[in-house]
Amino acid sequence: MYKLQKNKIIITGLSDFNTKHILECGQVFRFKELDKSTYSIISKDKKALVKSYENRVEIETEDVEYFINYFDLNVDYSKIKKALSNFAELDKPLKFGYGIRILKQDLFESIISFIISANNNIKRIQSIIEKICKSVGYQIGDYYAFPTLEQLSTLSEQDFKNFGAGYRSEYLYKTIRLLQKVNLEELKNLSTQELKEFLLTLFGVGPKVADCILLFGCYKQDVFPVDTWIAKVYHDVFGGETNRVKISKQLVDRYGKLSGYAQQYLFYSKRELG
DNA sequence: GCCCAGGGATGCG
DNA sequence: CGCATCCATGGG
Repeated sequence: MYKLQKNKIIITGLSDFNTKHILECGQVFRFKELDKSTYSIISKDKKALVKSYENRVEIETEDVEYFINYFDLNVDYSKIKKALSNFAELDKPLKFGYGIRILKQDLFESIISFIISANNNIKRIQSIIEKICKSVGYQIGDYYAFPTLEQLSTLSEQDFKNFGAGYRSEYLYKTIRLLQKVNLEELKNLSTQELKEFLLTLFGVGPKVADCILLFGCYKQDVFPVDTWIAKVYHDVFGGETNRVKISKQLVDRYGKLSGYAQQYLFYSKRELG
């Protein structure tokens, strides 16, 4: 539930919108907690301030339409959570991570960001991405836009190493060259499986990173990214299987179209609560 | 010093 | 196909 004012989205119904849970649940990296009640979030070349009050959240931005879509505000998450509550293993994760929403992020930004995320931790991922943005992204007021493909193409493998990307620097350099040959907007029309096959041809994109890109950058819900935390959850709840690709298939079979949502609740609560 | 982080590429059988 | 090994970097 939301209403609009000039340069402002006002959200009531806070059980379906919790800024901390949305931004800190591991799906996005370009956010900052400015104080207890204020976060900044940058997506592509756009920025928003998200302010929490007792009975509402206000999103202040120059591009209201963009952030209505970005925060998925036209989807009723109470229905999603009700459907998820049929699974006993989601009881605690749903209570803990209430107010999570899956952000509709930019595809190109998601590809680059999740290549960096591989075998890495969120603090370092944020630091590397910020350095890349600052180096070649457009400066807009007090922040830097996520670079365009053309801007990233000017960076060398050594540049990425200097930003701390380590061995992922080669993946980034090579994938950026591959992306110069395709039209990402056209690819969005492909089925989940076809899109995944394409993503797997990119350097530094394996099954898990591809699933993250599909979920966060292509709005595909029938995927289940399995990282170290989800592997731990699976071991606790189901046990047996250790092959992450097989675990992912089993969990997609279990949750179907709700897989992406279920995954995010399980990931967040496991990482925060252990 | 070790282990771990939103894993992937490579090589070997 | 499955599996082992290697890969930068910083924090605990």
